[in-house]
Amino acid sequence: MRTTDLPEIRKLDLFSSMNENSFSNLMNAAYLQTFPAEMQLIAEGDTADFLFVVVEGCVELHANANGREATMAMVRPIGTFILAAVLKDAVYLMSARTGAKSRVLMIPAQNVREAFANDDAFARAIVQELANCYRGVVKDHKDHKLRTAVERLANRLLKYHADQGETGEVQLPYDKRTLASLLGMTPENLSRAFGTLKPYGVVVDGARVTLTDLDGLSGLAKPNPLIDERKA
Amino acid sequence: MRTTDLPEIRKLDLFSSMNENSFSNLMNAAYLQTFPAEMQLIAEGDTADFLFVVVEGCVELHANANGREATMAMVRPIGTFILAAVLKDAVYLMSARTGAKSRVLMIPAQNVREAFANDDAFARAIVQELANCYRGVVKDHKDHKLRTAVERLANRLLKYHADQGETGEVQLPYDKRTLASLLGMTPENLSRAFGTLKPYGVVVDGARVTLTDLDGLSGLAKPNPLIDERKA
DNA sequence: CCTGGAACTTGATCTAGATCAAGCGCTCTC
DNA sequence: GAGAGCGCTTGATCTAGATCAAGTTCCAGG
Repeated sequence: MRTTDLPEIRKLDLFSSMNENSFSNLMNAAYLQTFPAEMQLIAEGDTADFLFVVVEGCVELHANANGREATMAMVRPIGTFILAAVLKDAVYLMSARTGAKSRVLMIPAQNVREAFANDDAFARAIVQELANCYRGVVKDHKDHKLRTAVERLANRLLKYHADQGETGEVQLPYDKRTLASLLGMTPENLSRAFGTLKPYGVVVDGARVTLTDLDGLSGLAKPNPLIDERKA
Repeated sequence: MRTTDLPEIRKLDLFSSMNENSFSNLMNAAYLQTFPAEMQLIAEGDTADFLFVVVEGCVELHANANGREATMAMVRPIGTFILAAVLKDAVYLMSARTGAKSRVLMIPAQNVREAFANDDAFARAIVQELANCYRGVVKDHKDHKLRTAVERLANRLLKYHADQGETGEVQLPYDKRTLASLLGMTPENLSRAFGTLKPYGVVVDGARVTLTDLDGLSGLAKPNPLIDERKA
């Protein structure tokens, strides 16, 4: 455990309110590991042995069935994943692989459950974290059930734009293959969707996208805080 | 509050471990109401004033955007809904309406949050409930991203079959319009999907469906515990 | 009984998106 | 600097599912 990371992790909502003793117990049991890109961390169906915290890099959560694969979510620093499986002592529902070289904190599930049982503040922080995760997936699900592929892309661009400081320019955070899967379409279709958005001022140059007509794009996207707002 | 309902509610995982005092405080503040079918209980975007428990009947959770509507889930006795919004003191992400005449327990959000703050056992029970809800939505989301409409229907039939005691006969719990929306398709398409399943031994007669070739149907459906198993 | 309407089915057509198949333009290696 | 290979685009076709438009069945109310 690199001591410079500790304060960062301690500051997470999930850990900030727990008592010092529980926290240091957790951290003493934990491993901080660096993984290369495209490294499989867990597979769906495995029993939940660790809670993961992405400290640096990024991790892709994906799922497989019937020979198909879908990206379910991307986790960026500093974020946790598969908390629910750890608490229920159940199997993972999603697989995880690094999307880039990443530093990941691995906390043994047993220790997490002990801290949950002994530290009331931690138990309450977990509720808030789980409630956020739950609402996040509900929003994703609404996004897919209520919008077309082009609408999903338009809203995603607007979200990245807001995240990156409203400069009129957006840097796509993942390669287009991954972005396509995350948005629930094929790479070919993502290309075509970008084409469809051209009349709305969307100019693509590799991973850099320029938005020249935000009003027009918003008119098409019809962003909805009950789907797009991460904190709501 | 009808006293005969109290033991039933107390037995729910969510309430069974909380201390007697917190529980009676909650119940004293709560209203048990009977609503007719098709009654709108809450609308997405409203602030979360109550936690709901369906005691009898059934409640449909749905969402709207861009002029489209989708059924997100059905809640049957005894189940709760919109716990996450109540705990976060946030707005509802989904609307709710009764699917039939229903008795519903409404617990003021403020009281739920107080009990959460004061009763450690309740806080921990909430974690388990939220983790279950979270994993439920993840499974729904996987169902939609990884399966075709016919596969979703086939798996749904197998699930109802298992729930109803493996008798070779299944009673559809909702009308076909609602079932179609829940499965993410139009009513017309649900009819056609039933037609597609005829060669797999699926015989439809109104709301009663007979399954004469379970192996064949399973071969097509490829049920997956990481999507279909409710408790996993 | 008749009648109106809702729930569902069936058929015809349309469309979003997938799939298949080249092709282009990088970067990386040699 | 040539070639291999990957990421991406573009075009042609195909398919799942939506939409539109009649029917049919069945039940409720007069």
